[in-house]
Amino acid sequence: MPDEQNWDLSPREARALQCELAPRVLLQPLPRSFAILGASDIGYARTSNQLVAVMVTFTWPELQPLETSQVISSALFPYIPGLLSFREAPTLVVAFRKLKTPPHVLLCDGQGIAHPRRLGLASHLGLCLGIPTVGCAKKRLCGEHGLLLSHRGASTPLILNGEVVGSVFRSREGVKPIYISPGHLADVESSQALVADCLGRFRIPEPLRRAHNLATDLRRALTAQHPVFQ
DNA sequence: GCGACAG
DNA sequence: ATCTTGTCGC
Repeated sequence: MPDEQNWDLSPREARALQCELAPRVLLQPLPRSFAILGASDIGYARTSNQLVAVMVTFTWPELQPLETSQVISSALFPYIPGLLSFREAPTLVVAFRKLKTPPHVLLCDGQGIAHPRRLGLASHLGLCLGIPTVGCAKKRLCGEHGLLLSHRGASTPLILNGEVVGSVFRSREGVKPIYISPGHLADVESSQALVADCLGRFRIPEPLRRAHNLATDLRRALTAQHPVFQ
């Protein structure tokens, strides 16, 4: 699989690469049983243009914390809708390799195949790492869906070009839904089931929430070193 | 040309 | 994502 690839691409080249890699994504049920779940997130320190990658692992299905890794890097690629992985994935891959015990499944903050070229961050990362990944985003990137009931656990298919690419999922009563889609070595049904089994008392599944909090803590520490003078 | 647009 | 104050509902 495409492991150490060249991340120094123009937006045009990045889109072309996505079209080449997307067919390599495998859609299949997640492992019926596995021991370690991972979750990842990125923080951004604007004043120093630095990315903070956080990777957290937990026992599965108990979700007891196991290990965390953090990596700081300079942001080399801008945020462009549809090209998020070219900004975040390089640093996340390094954070993954710093883990003593890699997870068997990884939850990612962003889309999987619910992407214009079917290669969102979770899918791209899954190919790079060679493990099952699931995308869990707070906003929709593309695709359409019908009415979503307001009770916790309600879901409706996310459809792109006539295909079901994910599910719009109500993780808490009366709050905005989250957008779940398979990354790599996963499918829509098992991806939603995994996220459903990670829910605590908040909208964001617990493992991702933990990764996000750690990333925010580290980002604030960096910002304190790079104050904005006026 | 106009609107949409993960983090 | 980050920045940023008060404010509104479960």
